[in-house]
Amino acid sequence: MAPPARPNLRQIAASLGLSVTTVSRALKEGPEVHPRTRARVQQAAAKAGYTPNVHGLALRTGRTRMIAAILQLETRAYMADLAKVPFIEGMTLAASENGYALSIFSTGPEEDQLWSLQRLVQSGISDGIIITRMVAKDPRIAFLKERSIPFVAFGRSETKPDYAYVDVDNEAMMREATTKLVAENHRRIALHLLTRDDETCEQRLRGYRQALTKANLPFDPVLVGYDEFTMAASEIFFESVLDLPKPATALMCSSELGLLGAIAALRKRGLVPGRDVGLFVRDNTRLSKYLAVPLLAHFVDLAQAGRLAVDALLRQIDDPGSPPTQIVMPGHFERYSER
Amino acid sequence: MAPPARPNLRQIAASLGLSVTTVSRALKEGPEVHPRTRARVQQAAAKAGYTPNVHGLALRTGRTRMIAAILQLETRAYMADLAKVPFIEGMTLAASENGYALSIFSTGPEEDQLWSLQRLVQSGISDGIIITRMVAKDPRIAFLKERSIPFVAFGRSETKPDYAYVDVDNEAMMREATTKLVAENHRRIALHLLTRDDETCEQRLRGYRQALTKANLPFDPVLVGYDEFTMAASEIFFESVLDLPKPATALMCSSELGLLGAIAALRKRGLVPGRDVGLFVRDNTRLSKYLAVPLLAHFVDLAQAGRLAVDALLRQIDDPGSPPTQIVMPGHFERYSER
DNA sequence: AATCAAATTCGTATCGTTACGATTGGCAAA
DNA sequence: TTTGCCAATCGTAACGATACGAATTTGATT
Repeated sequence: MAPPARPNLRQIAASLGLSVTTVSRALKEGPEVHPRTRARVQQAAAKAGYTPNVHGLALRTGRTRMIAAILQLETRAYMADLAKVPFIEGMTLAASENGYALSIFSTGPEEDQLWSLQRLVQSGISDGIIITRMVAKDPRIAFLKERSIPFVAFGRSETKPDYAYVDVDNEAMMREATTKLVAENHRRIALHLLTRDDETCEQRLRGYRQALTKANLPFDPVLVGYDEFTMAASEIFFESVLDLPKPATALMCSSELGLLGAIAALRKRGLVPGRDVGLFVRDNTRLSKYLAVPLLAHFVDLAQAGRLAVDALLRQIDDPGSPPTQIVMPGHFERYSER
Repeated sequence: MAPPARPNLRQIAASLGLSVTTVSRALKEGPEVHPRTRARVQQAAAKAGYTPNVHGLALRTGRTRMIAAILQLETRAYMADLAKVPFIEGMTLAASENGYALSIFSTGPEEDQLWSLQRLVQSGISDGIIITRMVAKDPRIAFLKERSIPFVAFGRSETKPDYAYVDVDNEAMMREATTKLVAENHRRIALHLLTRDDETCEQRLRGYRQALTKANLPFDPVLVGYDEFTMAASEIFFESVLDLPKPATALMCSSELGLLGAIAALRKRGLVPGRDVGLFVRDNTRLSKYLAVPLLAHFVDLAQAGRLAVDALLRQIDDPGSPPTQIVMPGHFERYSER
């Protein structure tokens, strides 16, 4: 009645009149088994649909063939951070292509990041960890290093980190984007960032200021807003800079959702987005392209970033001594038009 | 030098002068340990930061305390299906609250769904599985049932399934939405669906047709489009129905992205979205609300759906004999305005 | 003090796998 | 035939946890 249980080494060994040890060796390409025996074993294993039991293997070898990623939830559960989707997809695909499973753990927005990480490490569930949303002095780095746990960061916590990371060159992106806007004669450029201690935002702010300095333009703190990750927050901030005595003439958004907020703020004032006021957006999903608003966009392939992060992690797991992979993702500017 | 390795039962037992068995029992609230001993053990375990090793536990009990979810990737890697984010977040939170880890597996858009499922089941990695994107006669159901593997479907493959599911009442949603549009004097209502064999789309089409029949309106196949999940596809379809000799006067979108396509199509023709042409959207992330376009929206809390799916799965794992949980998520209509 | 049952605690086997040392068999050389 | 060596295979222990039956302690009763 019941379908055959998952075959294990013992069953295969019994069916072939061999010992478990030999079967185990034969499946593992070791040099110590007679080629004839190896062929027999591999054939039998394939026929029985044998796959090693992850837990037995993990218990014995200490390797689980699982990797984990920790993501941080948004404040509003229903509010999608669009960038997550391609990133997750890239990671899962790369993991499964390499015979690994990817577990995703979410932490609440207010939860202590170090503590969640400790719990995850403690459970011993994974061979390595991908952490995201780096902050300036990130305590998680020291924690993982102390315990020699393979990890890859999505983002950097410092300018010259000595650990593996995949990051986007936010600084250069903002420097170039700001320079491009300046070249279009914008002199008051508003910038909307996320929470203050996020390192990504610091990088962006640096790039922005570098461009201003280079163009001999003053830095006006009023034009920079730190806020949460929603359209509403973005809209409120951009409204404030549009209503200044000397209003902003260009708006720089951190994400597609921020762009929607900016567009709403403009329309509310009868301003035509992208024509009356310049727009820049960091686009992760091409959503911005379909808004039929002329703007400057910077696109980064986050699915690829996810793949690269997993690759870097697996490399570290396989060879703990190897130098940490450090990748800064290339992105490119595009000018979306009205069509 | 090296920080203390992960403590195990043996170490704790040794430090207390107890046997491993007793320590194991004491941590498990069984009735057989002296309260004094239990207190000592629990205190020592807490102090040592003990958490059970997942693999040892899994090997012995056959239970892994992991659940898996299979999601299907979109055709375009960078194109986000927004609904996934809250769903994933709801699942991970509910899982971790119950001491479970959630593994996410993605299958390519063209990959055979049954085969991916087989691989996942084969690996024996999880105690239960959440499957999504049900098709009309879904072979995965029989596969999982045969092997008595606990599972919950997000969506239904039939009208009266005998397995656990969490679904949205797409049929009622579309029936009511269509009825509302008819009440606003729309007579030619266009409907954009996804791929043809997706059961969700069938449900929506049924609701749409029911409303038309009830209102004595003819069903015009030209007004129904099946297409992929992008703004571009949506835009093309809605353009086609706007350019008919007898054009559509209301557009029904399957998702936020579809709505963006619809709006683009309208603007291109100089039509004011929501005023010149009626709009309906199934909104999963409140994104539609911030477009400042007057429209009829139906909002479903997918984060909650994710939680419920996990709850249902855990119930089934804990008590395999219990009747399968069947939940149809409530949603509600909202009228978003221009503000 | 002796007895007995109940309350606690302990010891051993086991899940599936691999590491490592021990054992077997075959074959060539003496 | 005996010896020695190498190739091939085997047996046992171990990873960390729990189940189950056995052993010990406790405490009340005679």
